[in-house]
Amino acid sequence: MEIVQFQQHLSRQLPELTADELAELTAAFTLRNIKKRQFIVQPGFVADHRIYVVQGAFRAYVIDPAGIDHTIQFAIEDWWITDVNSFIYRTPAQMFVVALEDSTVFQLDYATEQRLKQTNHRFETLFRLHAERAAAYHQRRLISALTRTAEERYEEFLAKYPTVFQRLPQYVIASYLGMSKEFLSKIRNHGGPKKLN
Amino acid sequence: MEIVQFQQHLSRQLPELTADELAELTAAFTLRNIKKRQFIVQPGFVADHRIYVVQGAFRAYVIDPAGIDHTIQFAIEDWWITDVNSFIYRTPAQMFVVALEDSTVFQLDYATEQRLKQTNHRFETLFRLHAERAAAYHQRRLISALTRTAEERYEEFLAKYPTVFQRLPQYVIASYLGMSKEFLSKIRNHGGPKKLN
DNA sequence: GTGCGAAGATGAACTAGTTCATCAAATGCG
DNA sequence: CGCATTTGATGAACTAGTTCATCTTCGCAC
Repeated sequence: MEIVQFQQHLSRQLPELTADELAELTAAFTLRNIKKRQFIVQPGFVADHRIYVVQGAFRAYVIDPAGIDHTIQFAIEDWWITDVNSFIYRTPAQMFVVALEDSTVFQLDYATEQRLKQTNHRFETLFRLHAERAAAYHQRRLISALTRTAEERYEEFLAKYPTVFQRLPQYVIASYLGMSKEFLSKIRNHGGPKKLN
Repeated sequence: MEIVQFQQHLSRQLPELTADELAELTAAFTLRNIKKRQFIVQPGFVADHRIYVVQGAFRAYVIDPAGIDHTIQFAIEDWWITDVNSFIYRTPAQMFVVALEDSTVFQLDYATEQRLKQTNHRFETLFRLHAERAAAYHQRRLISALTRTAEERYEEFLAKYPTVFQRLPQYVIASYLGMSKEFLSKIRNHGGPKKLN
């Protein structure tokens, strides 16, 4: 069942968690089904939940003044997603987070998370680890955006997430990689000798 | 003295800290003077310290295959700096972190930080907050890099860090903003009616 | 002081990536 | 099924930003 997958995931994050703690932790989350194209975060509203994806796919994106959307993060099974800025500072979100497929998630609301962290040192540790990894992830992404050409970012993506590529529409990947969808299409077809479909 | 400033900073981060805790925490750090141009992190070596800047300025940067450097982060008084990826995953750093001025810092080594976090729930909370804010910072920076033009990023920087601009050489700011130093120079002189010196 | 390296300004030529427009194929859905 | 919407390919014209090269200015070392 979903809860087993989720507890295994949490156990991998922090092996010290006891069975009781895993049970308490997961009980604090709500299992929820989300339909394709449904939004779980929208600009103007505070992102009140942290989401763990059991099954499905999401993307978080912003729309710039010119109306172009930019994917900040995506998430498939076993990943987490929310608008961090909005969630931690309790300010209105700048992002959209939308389901790309019919999905199943565990969600945790802000107040419950605070309670968990206060009552158990190890829960605090779990969220600290989570935040550190998120910081490292965003920093790696920033480095990639600043130091690599469009084609290099595409190759890097293919190497890192080979399965994700088939699964998401190309315009989502283009907007994640910081290039126009037309250019991604050109890279894929002409670009270099490599032409994995 | 430096330690007062540092304790005030920590108190602002987490007001619940008692005087005893502040004392214990700051005692775990080492006060250190660092000369201009000295490196505190270098590629190939694990970043073993987290640095709080008491006085001075630093920048963290990577060098791409073409030899161009890209500033990932800078830090002046009351900011923190290290190579997060290297520090938390204990892998060789990809970055340089260098002093831009003669500086004074408090540094905390990895093992001591682990001990602090284990022994006191509130210290764990402090580092959790720190990591969350770092994640949010890097995410905002990524959004800016993806959604704004060079000129907009420059204006944003001016608005956000007006004092920093005078203090750092222009090529550092250009590499932080993700543009060539020549282009930053052109923006500053021709760009728009605004021409703050 | 003067000589020299580092920082900034400026222009001309160039290019990586965008925009716009059209066409083709795939997918969903009533 | 069959139509409509979404997704992807491709080419031509364009532009934001780069690269390279030259010149000036400024700080500071001896």
